[in-house]
Amino acid sequence: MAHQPKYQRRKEDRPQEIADAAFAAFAEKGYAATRIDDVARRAGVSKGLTYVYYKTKEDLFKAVVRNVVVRRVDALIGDVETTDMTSEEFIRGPLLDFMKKVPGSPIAIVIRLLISEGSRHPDLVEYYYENVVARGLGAIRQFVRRGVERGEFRREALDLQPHLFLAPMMLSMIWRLVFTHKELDTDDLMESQIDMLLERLKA
Amino acid sequence: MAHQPKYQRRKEDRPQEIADAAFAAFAEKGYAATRIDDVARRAGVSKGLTYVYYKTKEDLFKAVVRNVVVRRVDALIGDVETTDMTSEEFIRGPLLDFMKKVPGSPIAIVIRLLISEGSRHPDLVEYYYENVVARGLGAIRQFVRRGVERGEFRREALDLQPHLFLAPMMLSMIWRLVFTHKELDTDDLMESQIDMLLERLKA
DNA sequence: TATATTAATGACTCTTGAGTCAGTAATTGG
DNA sequence: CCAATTACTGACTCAAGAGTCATTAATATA
Repeated sequence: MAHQPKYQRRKEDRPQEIADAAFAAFAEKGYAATRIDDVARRAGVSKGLTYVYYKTKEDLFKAVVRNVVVRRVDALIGDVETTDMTSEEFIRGPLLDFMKKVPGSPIAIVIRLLISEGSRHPDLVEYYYENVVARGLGAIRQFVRRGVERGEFRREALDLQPHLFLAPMMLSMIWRLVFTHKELDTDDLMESQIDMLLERLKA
Repeated sequence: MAHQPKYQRRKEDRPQEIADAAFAAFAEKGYAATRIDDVARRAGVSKGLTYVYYKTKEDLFKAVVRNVVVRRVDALIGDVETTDMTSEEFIRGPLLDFMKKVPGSPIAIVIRLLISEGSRHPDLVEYYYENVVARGLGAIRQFVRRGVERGEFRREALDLQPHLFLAPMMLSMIWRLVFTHKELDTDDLMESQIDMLLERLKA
């Protein structure tokens, strides 16, 4: 009878697998309530192994956040720069779609982690700000500017804070995180906001 | 030489004092990272005494949330019902003021706690929803309806989701909680939103 | 002032979970 | 096929913190 090995060595894949497991665990329980043992079990490895790849629990946490973020943001922002739609088309199309997706996506989870644990990880907050928030807001601002140059938007559009685009998305995210089962037509919220903003912006 | 007593018995005040101390601790560190010993020291009592008045750490947490919330919401909503201002005056006055204050107030702290720990305390979330969120949204809706009846607002105003009033407040709150030191003119955000909404609502 | 009552203390237990490391077994290379 | 290497395991240590309770001392009462 052939010998059934207890485990396979998979040096390359382990870190990613552990990070994925950790993300799932953090998402469910938050940072403090997550046990390394738990993460290990989810990843199908021993507790000891997680410590081979991540020196401390905090290291693991940081890796998770960087990971989830990096894998998504680039694609999203790339769109803005390459489109040839009119500004209104783009805003009502891809931008609105993106906003609708965020509250149900892993980004929401990461944001919850930042809200709860951020003050104890300032470098992580900084990283997130630079790589997500600043770039995201920059892209919107850039896009509005383009609209003005093309004559689609009024000059005053430049004064508008890009945060206003994101406000209902933010509220929807928090709503879903906290009041999981309470109904709220979050899509409608975002559509109304876009309507109002375009009315303001258009020439 | 007169005897200096070690402590005074203050049965009446202790629970409130302990709850206040706990609020301060939770606000700084979050639920999980707060030590009961810490709470006790802040309140100037022994660890054992906190267990006399609150059976578990979770009990204490719930008391804190209820406490902070209850003491504030009633006053805020009372205003809406008794004012004789025109709708626009009220919205640009007391309502806007309120919105500007929230992100820097203890309410923000409570909301952070709900975001991080809420999923493990469903009854608390429920309580908060009923006593704060539902009542708050109800008050806004009620107010808009009054505006329509008085002919200040268009009929379509009734379709508007009251959440839109609160969205920039929400974003400002989160912003301040996470990016403590990054500049953002949150007052301007809320003013712009109110401008846009009034433009929509007005007859 | 003496006694009863109980508010308050703080040293204790007991559990949990982060981090370690000596040993084991899968793989690699000769 | 037999070392040599090293990815991986899991039992261990150690610290921290939630919750307990026997004891102490402030107050009330007679």
